Amino acid sequence: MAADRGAGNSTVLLILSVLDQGERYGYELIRELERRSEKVFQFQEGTLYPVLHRLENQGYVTAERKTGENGKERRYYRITPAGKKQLAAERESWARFSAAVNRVIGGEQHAFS
Amino acid sequence: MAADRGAGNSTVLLILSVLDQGERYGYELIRELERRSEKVFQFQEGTLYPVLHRLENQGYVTAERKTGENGKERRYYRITPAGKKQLAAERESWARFSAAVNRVIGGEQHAFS
DNA sequence: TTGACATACCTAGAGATTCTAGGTATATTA
DNA sequence: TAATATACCTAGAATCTCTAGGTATGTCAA
Repeated sequence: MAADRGAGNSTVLLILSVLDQGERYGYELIRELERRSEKVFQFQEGTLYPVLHRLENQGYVTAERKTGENGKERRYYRITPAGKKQLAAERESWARFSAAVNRVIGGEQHAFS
Repeated sequence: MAADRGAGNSTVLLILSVLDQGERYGYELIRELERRSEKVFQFQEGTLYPVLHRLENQGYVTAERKTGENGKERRYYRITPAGKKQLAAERESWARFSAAVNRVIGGEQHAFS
């Protein structure tokens, strides 16, 4: 709805938040987001991989192909300084958005760090 | 991201929330959402009107054409019982979604009514 | 009275995002 | 050896929002 880009790209917020805690590979991200959200987020691979590629093109993450401890090839993603900046912006955006929704629907109001 | 339809349709939640407090016409909804969200939501007419028509087709709202006190033709929308049910579901969905985002990004956790 | 502006509605087409539904390949386990 | 989990990928469909127009009326100032 303009003005802020709203939710919609909460996907990027979620991915960068996890990567901010350390490198991850795509498949791992999907399972970790499912676990940490208690099944609320169940990203499809067809959703996640294209987003990761886009983030790489935008310079928010870098990728490195490595063989995991189980012998399988994986692409590990790390957040870049530009990605950290973007993450801060998205956190701010989410805080504003969710507070606004809560104001409109009459829910309680909160401050996020 | 499936499992819940996530944010995305927060537009419907917002519209039904306002209509739950009384009938409104489209143009009025845009300005009221802008005001109540403190400028965070700035819906375009090209976004809002098609959504209202969809809600009408789905039976969540009814519309009635009336001439306003300023002499202009307006379409007033009212929420239906089915719309109230849908609103309750969307509130629940939003509560789950926003709590999950906050868990993942490390923000505080809240309970919504 | 004429022009500008706000009100009030509408739609077609473009753009962005996510899902569906496939595909490939390797390692483990039955 | 067959099934399953891991791990990556993409094309096309579906959905939603935005852009960018359009129409029409009422008010107010020049």
